[in-house]
Amino acid sequence: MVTDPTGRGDLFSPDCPTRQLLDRIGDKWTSMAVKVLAERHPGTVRFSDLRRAMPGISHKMLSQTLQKLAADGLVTRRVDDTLPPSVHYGLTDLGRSLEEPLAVLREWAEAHMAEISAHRGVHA
Amino acid sequence: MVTDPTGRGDLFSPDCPTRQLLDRIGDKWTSMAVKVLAERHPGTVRFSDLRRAMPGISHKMLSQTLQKLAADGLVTRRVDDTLPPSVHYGLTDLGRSLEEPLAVLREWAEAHMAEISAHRGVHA
DNA sequence: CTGTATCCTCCAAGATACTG
DNA sequence: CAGTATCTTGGAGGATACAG
Repeated sequence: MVTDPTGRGDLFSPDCPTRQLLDRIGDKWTSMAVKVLAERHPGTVRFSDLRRAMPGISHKMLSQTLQKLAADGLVTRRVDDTLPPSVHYGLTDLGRSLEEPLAVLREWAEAHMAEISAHRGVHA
Repeated sequence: MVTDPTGRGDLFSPDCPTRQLLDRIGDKWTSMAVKVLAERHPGTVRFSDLRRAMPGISHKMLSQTLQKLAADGLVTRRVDDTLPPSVHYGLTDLGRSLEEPLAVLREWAEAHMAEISAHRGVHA
């Protein structure tokens, strides 16, 4: 557990890097991309594969999402310099290590979805 | 692991309820509120306490966040009908069960923050 | 003190078109 | 096929004022 030297949990400062990181990995598309990549063999997934696997994502969003993931060292990017070019993505070790925490959250959501729906219904 | 009967992971449908739920709990303020409430005794936290504990959140956002959490059955809300009125919040059992998965994610972020910062720096 | 309603701003994200 | 650039917009979220 990290607590900063001032005595305040630094997670609660708006400009805390860890909080920003959390915002990013909590992102819908980010977590989804990590899951898709985790389910396939590293370096075998093409841009268009990802698009197909992520219904509703736009061309642009996927591009941006992958860029951020690559910039953070979570995914690898390999360009085959063919014509037309194809690009393959895969998780790094770091990226793979993120899949577990995300899975825990997904499982919680799946496990409690019904209960929550029911509760919403009651208080409609 | 839930996979729907059609053979498609239903998490990937844009209108999948579980995906919507994930979007909500991945929300910055939601996860922060759960953490704050988890760290205190149930039913002892006032609106203004939460505001102070969550730097940067606006009046409106806190109100909305708590409403959603209450609607989903994750937090309780008790109104002391005094003057001026005071309202106390606490996690339900369901809410408490969410803290663990969120903690796992926070810990991942804290553990790997340095590594990711370093990677970003390299590719500045 | 807690909460709601109104207005307003601004940016995330879609659509589209273009390049290598 | 993969990616970038431009333009546009819906809606999330802040500020403010007011009510109970």
